Amino acid sequence: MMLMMGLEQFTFKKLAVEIDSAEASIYRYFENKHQLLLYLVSAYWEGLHHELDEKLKSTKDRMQGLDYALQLISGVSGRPVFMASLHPDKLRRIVVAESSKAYHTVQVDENNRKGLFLPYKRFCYELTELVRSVNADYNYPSALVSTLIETALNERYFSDHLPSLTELKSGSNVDQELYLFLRDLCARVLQTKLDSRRHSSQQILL
Amino acid sequence: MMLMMGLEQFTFKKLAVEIDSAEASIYRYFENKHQLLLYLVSAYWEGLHHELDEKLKSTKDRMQGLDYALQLISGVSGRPVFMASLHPDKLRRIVVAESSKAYHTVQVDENNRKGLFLPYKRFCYELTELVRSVNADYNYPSALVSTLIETALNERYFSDHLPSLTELKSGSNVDQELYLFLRDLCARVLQTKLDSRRHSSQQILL
DNA sequence: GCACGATGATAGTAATACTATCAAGACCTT
DNA sequence: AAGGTCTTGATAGTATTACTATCATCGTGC
Repeated sequence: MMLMMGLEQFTFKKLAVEIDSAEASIYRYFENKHQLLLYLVSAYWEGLHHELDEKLKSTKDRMQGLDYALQLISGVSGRPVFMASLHPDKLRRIVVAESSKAYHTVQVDENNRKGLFLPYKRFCYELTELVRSVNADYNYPSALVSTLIETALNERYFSDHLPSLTELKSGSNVDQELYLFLRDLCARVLQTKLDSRRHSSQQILL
Repeated sequence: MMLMMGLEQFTFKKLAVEIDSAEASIYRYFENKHQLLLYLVSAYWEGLHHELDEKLKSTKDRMQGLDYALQLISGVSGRPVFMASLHPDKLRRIVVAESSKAYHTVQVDENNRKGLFLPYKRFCYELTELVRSVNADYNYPSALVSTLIETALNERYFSDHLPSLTELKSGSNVDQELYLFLRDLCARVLQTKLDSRRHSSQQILL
């Protein structure tokens, strides 16, 4: 429902009608709509974090780890993502469309103090460590990571709604294109080839 | 008022009380709160666009033009920005905190068709042309530009509210640090030194 | 002195975001 | 099997929000 009608139009009342319950009952589970959004967004980042940890257990190569992280945030990682019994694909689309509203509020600082952004921050921190492993001399690992993550969401949204702002063409393989863009960006910034599969010419990066 | 209480808490009713008018009177000027936001955000991008055009008239060097554009979006450009008699500094803070809500709605496509995002898109397009001038071989000029612009807003917001996500330290010269980060990012991606003033060591980029 | 266009004031509505209260059922103990 | 408690649901109500409709006023040009 949230995906279809957007966060603004989505209400607990409508949800209650849909699931044949009462508005007040929903409030027992979630303080308000914003807390529900926070829960969904956190579930998403926890899910990605879990997937990344699994990968890092089986791979010691930090470069490959970072590459996999970019696949995760691009939505092209092979195996289905574990995330609290929620549909990964729909959850990702909600995050793409609404997650910025999770922290663009007057209560950011209060919510941050309460630890409500910890899953997101922990995932960022793990990526930052990977960036540091790949290039210890780069001065802005944290800023690069938050940029990559936010860019993954933004560019994906732009490709669907403001296509003139990006080269990524909305279609069946946007996510793949997004991944290639992020990998290219990351590789240029960190001045490394990000994965073993070498690309012979620039055309592949198109 | 919008800056102080945030877009959600800000209402036309409160504004009417503040300026000693009536709620319905405000509706004569702006269809609704969202249209007001759209107006403010557009005024901001129009203002930056105007400043950039002024600069490009006096400078033929596209590299310096791009550098100036980065100064503009970082908020470190010397002269005060012309923007429809609005206080540039407050306007920028509103844009940093709220602009993502301007297009993260169910009505994006409709608003986009109506041309409500044109000022933003035109500014992006002008930057994209600068990027192309500086490096014609780079495959993602549009995506890079939207990334730089959104990153300028995001990282600025993070430095104030989620500081662990960025190296930029909230303080008197955040904007300067932001500018250095964006210039470094842009230079690495486009594989060029962005301005004439060469920096002798990496410390300066910190 | 009058017409009119722009603005303001008053009042009202539907929907939203809650809150309070009470009732029903599950289950746990003795 | 009776009693108590804990969880969940249903009902009803409130303050606020986001508008809309209608009427009054005021300055301006002619």
